[in-house]
Amino acid sequence: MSAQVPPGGFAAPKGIPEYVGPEFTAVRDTLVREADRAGYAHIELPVFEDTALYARGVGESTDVVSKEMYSFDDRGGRSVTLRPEGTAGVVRSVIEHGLDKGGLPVKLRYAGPFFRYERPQAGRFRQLQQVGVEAIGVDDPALDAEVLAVADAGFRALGLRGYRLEITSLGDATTRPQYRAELTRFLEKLDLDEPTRERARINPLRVLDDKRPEVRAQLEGAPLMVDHLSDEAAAHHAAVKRYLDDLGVAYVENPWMVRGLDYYTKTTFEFVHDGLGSQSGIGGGGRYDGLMAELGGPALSGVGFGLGVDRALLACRAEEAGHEAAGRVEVFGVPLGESAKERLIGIVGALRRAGIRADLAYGNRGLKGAMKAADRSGARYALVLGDRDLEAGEIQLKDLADGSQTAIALDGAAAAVDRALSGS
RNA sequence: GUGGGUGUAGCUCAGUUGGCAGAGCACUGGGUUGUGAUCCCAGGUGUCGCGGGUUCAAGUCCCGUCACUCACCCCA
Repeated sequence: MSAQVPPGGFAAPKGIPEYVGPEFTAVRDTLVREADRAGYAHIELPVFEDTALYARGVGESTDVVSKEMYSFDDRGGRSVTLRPEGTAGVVRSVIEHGLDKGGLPVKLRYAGPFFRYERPQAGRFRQLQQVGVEAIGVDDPALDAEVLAVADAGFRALGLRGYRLEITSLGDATTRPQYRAELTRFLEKLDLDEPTRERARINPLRVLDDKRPEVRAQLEGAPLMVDHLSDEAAAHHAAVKRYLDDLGVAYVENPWMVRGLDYYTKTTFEFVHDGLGSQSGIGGGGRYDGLMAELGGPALSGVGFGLGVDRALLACRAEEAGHEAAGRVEVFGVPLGESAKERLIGIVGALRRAGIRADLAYGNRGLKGAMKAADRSGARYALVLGDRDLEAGEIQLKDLADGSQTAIALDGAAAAVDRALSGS
């Protein structure tokens, strides 16, 4: 087998966005920062896991597991899967390393790529980027509210305004089976197409958020989970809402909301943005009180979210929010001739050692071209050095914003530039 | 997995009933080896997504295929 360059050249695998420049990391790091502020510790996890972890944790019947996973056998014959979501891996790690043996709750946050084999679309990718948090081991509605507040703070820190937080409660194991049976009886009487009937058989809840008007009309009067909560789940839900008010986090209740992952219980939520087209969810999550036990650990509760970094970035673009392009560097060197180049290389090195972002016109370009490069770099100052300056023992410090230029001593030039940058 | 739309220069796109492949922007150099956003000049070897067909002649018409894209579905 001899590998060839394909016609048209190599391309990234289907459905994978690539980000060049500071925009992506700025969005991701802003979301992460709010989790850090609330005391969530970073956890770095494997990008692939035992396939069974997701089958058991996320649920065999979910679309994510049944048709969207990147699964393959490794060379040792083990079935592994590129992670489609973050919670199962975090919970596995907590159980495996006994992280729950210390102080509770265990508060962790993560960021990185996830993988789902789906047809790409606006805001939907096969490699998607998420920032997430998990709070495990304390069953307190105040933790649900904290998790929601962290996500909301992240979006607000990005400058986003055109989104809303929708919440509901999916109840708990004590009343969900009865509710499910009642909903199934309701759905059986409706006039639905075969794919939808199939969905109703697999997970009747999922039919509730069908977008088609003809289906929505029939759903009028459908039994809702929020009306069938156990006393405990109802009290929990009411408490979450009170704490959200205390935190100043705005929300709307959406009793038709459904989650596609099986582990959710009680509080579930979604952040919805209106400027993104069809894939409008920029974040989602909820409580998962049975998951620790389901994966072989102690019966501890948990709550968390996943935020879509790709979609948050699209939302920023849609709102034209924030991220004014800060310059790549602060200082740009313009050498005229070889001896000036050697001297400037040293000065740029000294600037970098002093923590100043600095670059240089490479390629022995003409003065005009080098100045153009300086302009494009976004630098505050250009340092112009030629034979004339070398003889005079000076270097020209040019303020690129107002065009003014002053000669400074060549010796100690880096320190002088440092002072110029910090002095204004 | 199912539909619709689109594939022409690095980017955004024109390209008429089939008749020499274009514009703007960007980029590089020069006008001005001592000054960047303006101005002027110069600079394009594009598998016209790919493969086949029709034709004297195909970017244009036909068939196939791939990619991208939007929507269904699903979810971050």
